[in-house]
Amino acid sequence: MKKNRLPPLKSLHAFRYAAQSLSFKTAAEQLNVTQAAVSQQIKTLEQSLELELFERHTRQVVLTSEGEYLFTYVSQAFDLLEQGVKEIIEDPNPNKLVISTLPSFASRWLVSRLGRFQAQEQNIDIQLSPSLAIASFQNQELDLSIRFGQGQYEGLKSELLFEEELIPICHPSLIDMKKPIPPQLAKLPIIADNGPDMKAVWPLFHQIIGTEEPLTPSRLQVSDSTVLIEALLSCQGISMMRYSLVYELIQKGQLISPLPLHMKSRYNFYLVAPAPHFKYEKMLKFKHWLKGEVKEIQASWKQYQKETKGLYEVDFNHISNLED
Amino acid sequence: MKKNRLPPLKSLHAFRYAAQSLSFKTAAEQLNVTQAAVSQQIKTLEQSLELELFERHTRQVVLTSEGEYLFTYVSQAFDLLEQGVKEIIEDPNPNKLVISTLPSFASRWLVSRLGRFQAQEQNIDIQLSPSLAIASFQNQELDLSIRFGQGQYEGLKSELLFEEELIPICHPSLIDMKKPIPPQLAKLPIIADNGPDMKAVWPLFHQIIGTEEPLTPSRLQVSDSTVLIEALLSCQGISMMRYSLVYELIQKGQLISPLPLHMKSRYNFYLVAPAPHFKYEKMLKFKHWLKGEVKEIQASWKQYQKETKGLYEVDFNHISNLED
DNA sequence: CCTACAATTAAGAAAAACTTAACTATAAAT
DNA sequence: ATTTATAGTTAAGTTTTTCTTAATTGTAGG
Repeated sequence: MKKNRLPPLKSLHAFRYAAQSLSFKTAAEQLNVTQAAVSQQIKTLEQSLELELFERHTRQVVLTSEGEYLFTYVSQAFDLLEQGVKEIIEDPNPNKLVISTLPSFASRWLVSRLGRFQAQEQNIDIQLSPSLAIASFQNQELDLSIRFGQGQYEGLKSELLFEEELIPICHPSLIDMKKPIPPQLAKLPIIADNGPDMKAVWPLFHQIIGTEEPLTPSRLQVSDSTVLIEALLSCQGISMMRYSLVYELIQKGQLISPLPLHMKSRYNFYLVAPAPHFKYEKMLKFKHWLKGEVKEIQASWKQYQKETKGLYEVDFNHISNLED
Repeated sequence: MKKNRLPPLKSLHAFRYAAQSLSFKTAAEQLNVTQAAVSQQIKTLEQSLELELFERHTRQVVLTSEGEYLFTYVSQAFDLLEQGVKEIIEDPNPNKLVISTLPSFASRWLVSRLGRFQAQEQNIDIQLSPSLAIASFQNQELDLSIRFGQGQYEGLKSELLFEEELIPICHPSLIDMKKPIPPQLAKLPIIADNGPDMKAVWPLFHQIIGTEEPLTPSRLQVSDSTVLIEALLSCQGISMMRYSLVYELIQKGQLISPLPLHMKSRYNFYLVAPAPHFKYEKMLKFKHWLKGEVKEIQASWKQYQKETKGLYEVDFNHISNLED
């Protein structure tokens, strides 16, 4: 055997079980091979190492001192391999689902629905970690991230949850529906959402309502849609909003969309996790449930399209060229 | 892949190098196989685990998070295997040689020569453990046993060092060379060596010097040749001795062999150790040196044969039948 | 002495591992 | 912009390893 080379790995693996049980027969059973195979693998190993690992007796084998010594290493090594493989293919916490997502999505949509999931799945606990930052899977606790983005995350798998639409939103008391809308909107402060999906929106918005784009940013800027919604509800101004966050408030009459326009957002909600996580039972259940819940948003959007006269889509495409 | 089963070990080993170098090409070089082999082994592994361990780019590969995680385990595991194998086939103490041998051989022959070995090999320390008992290699410290025996030791390898001859020995002052020798010897007490090689000697010896074998053992018996030699030097009687132990004393005139006879001993000196030890560099050096030193005994014996008129060999063969 | 048990061996079959040659994608050089 | 270089992929065939089967061996236990 060459120096710094390992002997045949299959032989070492056979040795593991033979040394553990001190029986080639038992080892063969554990390995699902014949006794002869184990006998030959041990022989191969001994020849490879040029030393004897077992003393042979008629009906049993006894480890030599070298055999005993080697077994301590071999045992640990194969345990490590099994552990490593186990950790990447099995769910370490089958009864706990750790989810990271945007605070806005958590508070305005997800939290109020989780009760239904938990009623359905009694043995799965949910841990919700709202975070603006992109959470890392490296700490090994996080199972799933529901992210608002473009669906490409290095080393992770992502599945589209639903597509987002942007519509103008303000408080109903700020608008007199009997008068022309654009002039009224032109007088309202714009509350700018700092989200990545909004960056391209404001120049277009000014163009649409006939105002001159201000040289300075909006006086009120928020980095979280939750805050933005509270600002709108308290009549602070107008903004472009993701439909998923406001459709219920529109249905309740708490907010309105003063203009019949919408934009398809280039950012959408995705389920994001290491690929193996998608195979966990809890993930399969949650995903299935969540897709069902999301149907409500999609149905509501379809209804909104139907009921909104003169609704038209504003295209982003030429705007994106200006950005680059 | 079945639960609690390891993926193909060869694939894991290929993964080890690919993950380490982030190059299938480099891994292939390290494994002495083709790049295609590595590519296929990684693919096999990924299929086995049902997940991706590498993202493929045109001219390189990048580990996925699963791949990175698995690598920590795989790396440790194979390091352990290599370490275990290394420890049982490599010399743990390359600069120290631990030798067990008979006290007589140690004190009368070996000790006085070790200075020459140590002058020649500055970086090898010798630890000499004289012992009548057969030393065990199980404590992992003992490198070599120079044993007096028949060369068969279970689980150990033995190499003949030299063949031993037995001759009658006494102090020169006890014999008048001008008178017939056997009657003088018949009057001397026999100092019996309890060594295994001597057991068959005494009946034959009595026969040769014309005395009746005593019904009781010799009044003086020793279990160590060193003591026996001291007894002979102090004129206590006569004995059969191994030539290797006395040839220098004969040359100095301190002892004589009163009868021109010799017997080939059935016991000889062997180098005995686990087979892997014989490959250690220090062992190779020591063995080579020792064989050179032993040539002196062999040369002296040849000289003794030449100079001893009427020297004849006494055959053991019919005696061995009586013993069984 | 016979039976039961487990390890060994030889020969052949099956599976795994590897090689070769062609292909693919794209980075780098011209 | 085109060509060359590089490294990973794939399919098919070859080689090696691993395994099975059947016979053998040694000996413990009845």
